Amino acid sequence: MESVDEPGEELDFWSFVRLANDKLAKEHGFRYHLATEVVLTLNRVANIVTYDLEAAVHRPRGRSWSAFRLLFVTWLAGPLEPKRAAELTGMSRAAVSNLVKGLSSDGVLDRLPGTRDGRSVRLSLTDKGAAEMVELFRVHNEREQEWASALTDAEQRILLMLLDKLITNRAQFDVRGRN
Amino acid sequence: MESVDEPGEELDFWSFVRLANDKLAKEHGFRYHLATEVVLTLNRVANIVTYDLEAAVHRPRGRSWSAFRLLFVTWLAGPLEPKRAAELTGMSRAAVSNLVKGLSSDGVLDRLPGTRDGRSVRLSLTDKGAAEMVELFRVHNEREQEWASALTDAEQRILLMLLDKLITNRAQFDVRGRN
DNA sequence: CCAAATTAGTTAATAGATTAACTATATCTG
DNA sequence: CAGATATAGTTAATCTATTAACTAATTTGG
Repeated sequence: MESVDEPGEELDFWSFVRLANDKLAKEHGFRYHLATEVVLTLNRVANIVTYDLEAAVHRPRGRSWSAFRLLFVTWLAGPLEPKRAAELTGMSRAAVSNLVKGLSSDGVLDRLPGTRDGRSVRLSLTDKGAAEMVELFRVHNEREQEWASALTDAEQRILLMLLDKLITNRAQFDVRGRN
Repeated sequence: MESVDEPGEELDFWSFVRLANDKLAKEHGFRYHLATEVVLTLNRVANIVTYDLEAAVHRPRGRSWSAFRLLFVTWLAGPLEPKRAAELTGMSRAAVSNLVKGLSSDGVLDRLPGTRDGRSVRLSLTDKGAAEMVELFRVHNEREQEWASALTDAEQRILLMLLDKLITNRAQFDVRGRN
């Protein structure tokens, strides 16, 4: 048993979640402790996996997680406009603009004026960039597989279905997204 | 059908994931596309939910997402040391140290020398901080529930189980975490 | 029992991302 | 078609978080 004065002494994140649920329900009378647990856990898992991929795969090869995401969408969905790249990666247009500076001076990304609109820009990978992505993604994908292989294929599909369902519902209320 | 030259024209994130899987498998011969989809989706969902909670609940009340997380663990697991707060929230010790400055000057957090060790510090909420958390968490919890209610209780439990399983596996390989 | 190594916490330097403001182009409408 | 409005992209200011370096206290082991 934990002492009452020192509830934190043996906690890791997972036992904290249990403690939190307990206190929220019993001491504070909050009702939606399952929702709290879902949000806490979702965040935690996503952060751990992302941090690991960035630290194990991308930083050692000189790329940030954000740079990887931008290269990834440009690789597979490019050529594309910065605005769309921002939507697909979930970052701001300003972040894309700043990343493009570095990546094009590294010679992995091309930034050309768009054809159908005097304001627009088209981002695409250079040959060097495409070659880098093939190699980078090979390592990234191996690491993703190490993570995902904790679950069976069927479980991964269920997880995807549940995450899809969670996010699809957001049309129903006024979700705050980025500009 | 999409044109080959302009694959990005009608894409949102979800159709991008399908396109990405297709190209990764067919054009590049990558094997673990289900793993890729799991990682992409996990990240995306977590980011959307977090961004919404921060924008709808915390920023309007003058708190960042990080500040909320620190107050939350201090509220439920406190008093506790900064090092443990960093572990429970998943942020660096330096981030905790910086947040503590602001929150204690706002009068919601107390920072007292620890008893059993000359280096240690104990963080706890002030009465004002505890009152703020009760109100803040009430709103936060309502919003969490709006999100989570896209799933039935049973589905939420399955999601938690799968996320737990995913993360529990990490002992099996050399996962990179924060200091 | 003291020197070396470790640990808690803070500070410094830097990097990265956000919002807001700004420029230039495009579209809408009266 | 002219003025107002909206949109794409960049830039500026700010904020936040990170890693690394540092201080101080504690523990370890020869």
